[in-house]
Amino acid sequence: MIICIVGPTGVGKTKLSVELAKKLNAEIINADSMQVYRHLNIATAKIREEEKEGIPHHLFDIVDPTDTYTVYDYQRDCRRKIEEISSRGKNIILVGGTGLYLKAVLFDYRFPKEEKKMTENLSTDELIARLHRYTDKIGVDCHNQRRLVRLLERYENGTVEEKKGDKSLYEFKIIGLTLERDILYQRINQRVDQMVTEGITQEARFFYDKNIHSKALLTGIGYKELYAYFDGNCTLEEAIEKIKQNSRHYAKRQYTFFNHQFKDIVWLSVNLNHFEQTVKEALDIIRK
RNA sequence: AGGGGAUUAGUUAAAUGGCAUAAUAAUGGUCUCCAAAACCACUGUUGGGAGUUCGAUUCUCUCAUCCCCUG
Repeated sequence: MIICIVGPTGVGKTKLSVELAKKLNAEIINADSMQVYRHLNIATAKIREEEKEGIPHHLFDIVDPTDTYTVYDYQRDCRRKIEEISSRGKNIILVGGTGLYLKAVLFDYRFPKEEKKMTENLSTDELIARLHRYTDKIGVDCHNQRRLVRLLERYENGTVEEKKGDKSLYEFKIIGLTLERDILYQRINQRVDQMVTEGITQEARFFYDKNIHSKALLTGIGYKELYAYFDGNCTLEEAIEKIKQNSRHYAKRQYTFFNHQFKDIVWLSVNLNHFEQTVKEALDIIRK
């Protein structure tokens, strides 16, 4: 049995996952695109060793911040972990906020192996023109260069095939943790302030001083804003405000994705004052 | 208390006696390897009241609130 705990950033997924793992004889697999990186701890709100309470945690800290790790890698690694853990007869809890990662694992998503990047430098107009050689209907994202490039590559590599994302490969239960928007935003803001006192600035500075400008540092919320501050493009206060704002935007997009992409999701409102109640409700959902 | 200035979207600003404009925030959405990414869409505004006028956010009066100056 696979239990998935999803939800927006800052809602309390980590805490719930550990409580559930203790009661369900389960191990935890990370489903967060940033927590796979070593040393990115504060800004990613990664679980600390003492918080794990002896529960085995997988796919945390598996690559360096200078590496590039994508959904393709995650799909492979996570499926291996699922095999391994279930062969030991234990339950699995997948916890994280990266919907695409989760979906790519649970459903029959297929990513072509070869990656030709011949078309990366074309403008959107050129990309669209090239695409018209293959098809009349391109779809909606005519301004989204990244997706146009990918689509064109698939045509040129002959790997365009029908989407098979509807078929799920595992039996799973998906619980979405949620909070009222106002309260969630308040918590997100507070958590960013907390990160500041924990030393998020120093954490980012460490990589900045090493002149590391990898994907993880340039896209992770917390790092990219502080890099702008180090570059002298804004004040520290502005950077922190931006971290809060980007975190809120992120939470909003997560809701959209989970709501629309996971039809079977069961939303569970967190009881902040009596968290054990939330754990109990989650167990009820799982056992139903 | 007296004198002067201000009041336009959540915020910062623009404009006009004739459909009130931006930026930004907020909100909704798309999703098959950069996904904490990339992209798309969209709501909302002239402080209250009265007057002049065919028509007032604009001109006049008044009230309210804020700022500045003077004892």
